[in-house]
Amino acid sequence: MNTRAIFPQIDLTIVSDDGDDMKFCTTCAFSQVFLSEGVDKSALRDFHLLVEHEGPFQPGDYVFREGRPFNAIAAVRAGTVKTFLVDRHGREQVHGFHLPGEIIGLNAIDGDRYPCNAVALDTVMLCRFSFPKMALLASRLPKLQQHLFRLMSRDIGNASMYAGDYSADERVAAFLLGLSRRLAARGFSPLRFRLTMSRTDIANYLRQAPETVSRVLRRFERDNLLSIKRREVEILDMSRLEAMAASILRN
Amino acid sequence: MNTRAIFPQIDLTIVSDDGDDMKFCTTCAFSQVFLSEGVDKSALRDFHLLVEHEGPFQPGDYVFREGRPFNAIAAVRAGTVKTFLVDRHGREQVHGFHLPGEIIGLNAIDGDRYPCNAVALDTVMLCRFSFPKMALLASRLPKLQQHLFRLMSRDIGNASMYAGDYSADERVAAFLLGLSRRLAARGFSPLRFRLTMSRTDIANYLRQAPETVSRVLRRFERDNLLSIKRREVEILDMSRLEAMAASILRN
DNA sequence: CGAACACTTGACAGCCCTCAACGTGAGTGG
DNA sequence: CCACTCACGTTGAGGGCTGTCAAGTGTTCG
Repeated sequence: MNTRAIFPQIDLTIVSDDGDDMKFCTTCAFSQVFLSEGVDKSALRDFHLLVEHEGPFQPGDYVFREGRPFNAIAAVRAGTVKTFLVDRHGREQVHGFHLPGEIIGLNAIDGDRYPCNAVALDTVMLCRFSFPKMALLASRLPKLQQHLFRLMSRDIGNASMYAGDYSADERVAAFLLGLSRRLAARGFSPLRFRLTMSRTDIANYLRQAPETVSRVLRRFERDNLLSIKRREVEILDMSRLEAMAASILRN
Repeated sequence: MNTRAIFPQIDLTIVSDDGDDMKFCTTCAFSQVFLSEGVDKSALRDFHLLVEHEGPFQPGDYVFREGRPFNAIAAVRAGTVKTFLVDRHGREQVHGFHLPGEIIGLNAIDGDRYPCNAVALDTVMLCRFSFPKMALLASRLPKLQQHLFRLMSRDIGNASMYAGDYSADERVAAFLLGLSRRLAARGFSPLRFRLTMSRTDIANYLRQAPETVSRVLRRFERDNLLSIKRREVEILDMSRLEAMAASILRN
């Protein structure tokens, strides 16, 4: 039923129809750079030359591994990518879940190596961008450079989002609401969606025990905030959820 | 005695001595860009045109405020800057402490407004860089562009450093060791230094109660890890401190 | 010298983690 | 079709880390 949420927007939209095959994934994180005025067609051609479609990755497949040399960032085209570290006690520290249209690998530029692992949670399609080539093109295209700066700036903010000492309830509420909003921004229902990650993944992301996540979700359900069966979520009371998440999401 | 740590490197080093006054602060975060080969002198002149020295700020002075329009990033030239948010309960959420040579404001590029406050903890001197001008120059100077990418990439990593569910001991150890290393990188003693922030600031940074920070520090002292009188720190057993902080600093 | 502030120390409680057991759904092979 | 397996999720009991509250000490500065 809701498996459509797992395979979003593989469709391509024709941006330029003058005979060549310049296309963008509908959610491409860079499309807006080229849709604006003042960007010539040759730049768009150069951009497509540095894109490398990759996938499908199956659940559990590594997109990149901690310590491997960095050479490319990637845009998620379909599916969900989990980035994480494993501490010496063998426990996962999940950095984030990355949906279609989002960029992974920006934290690897400094250090020239990937500082974390990235695995597919479901069937994942990617667009890889050689970063040296991307930077070169950005020198010629101020809009692209600005866009990269913005993407990285946004990641700084996202990375510290859950840094505060929030309660378990606030964390879970913010996680669900954040997911809801990101899905909505990509054209999916903000009220009904399927979690692509396990309770344990969520717990490792929110720095909690899996049991705590489970308990909070069940309590949310008892309080008629939402309905959740296995990984199918339906949000029933958006405004109360927003109130709980307000401290973390800041609006 | 150790007040020298509060007024580091206001000295200027002459980079170009051909008659003009092109100078760098010794710890300038951008000096290395221009010290490398292949960068012409006109670029250096352009760079100096977009620098605006600012300060001194007195303790408690705001460098910028949450919500204000973003137009410039800044390099700390002297002193310590604290960046933070205030939640609706009125409690501070400290994002970081920024020492000489470090850049603040990179998280404001996306959104065009400063997402947090920045105040001086002691006497602070800054170099402000108009970001639009900086980006323009970066288009001409690949080295500068790459440097900005690296600085922002590093901030992504730093922002998630304390995100894990670490113990109070690990957090305090990592905080002290991180400070020690950053001071050492700027030519100060890694073994003896003065904290420029209060226990409460440290606590709000590490997401703990001030009482917890105080207790941990006293226990560290009893265990002969360090000696601390008010804000004067002396590290006595670096290797044990490193062992405690290893999970967070990842070496 | 007194007030304000920062820091310390102690007692207590609460949130959440740990440990353990059980339930549930999906896939497999007989 | 059903029993089995296995991973995942749920639920309960108990304890520990650390936050909260409170009081005391020390330092700075007017």
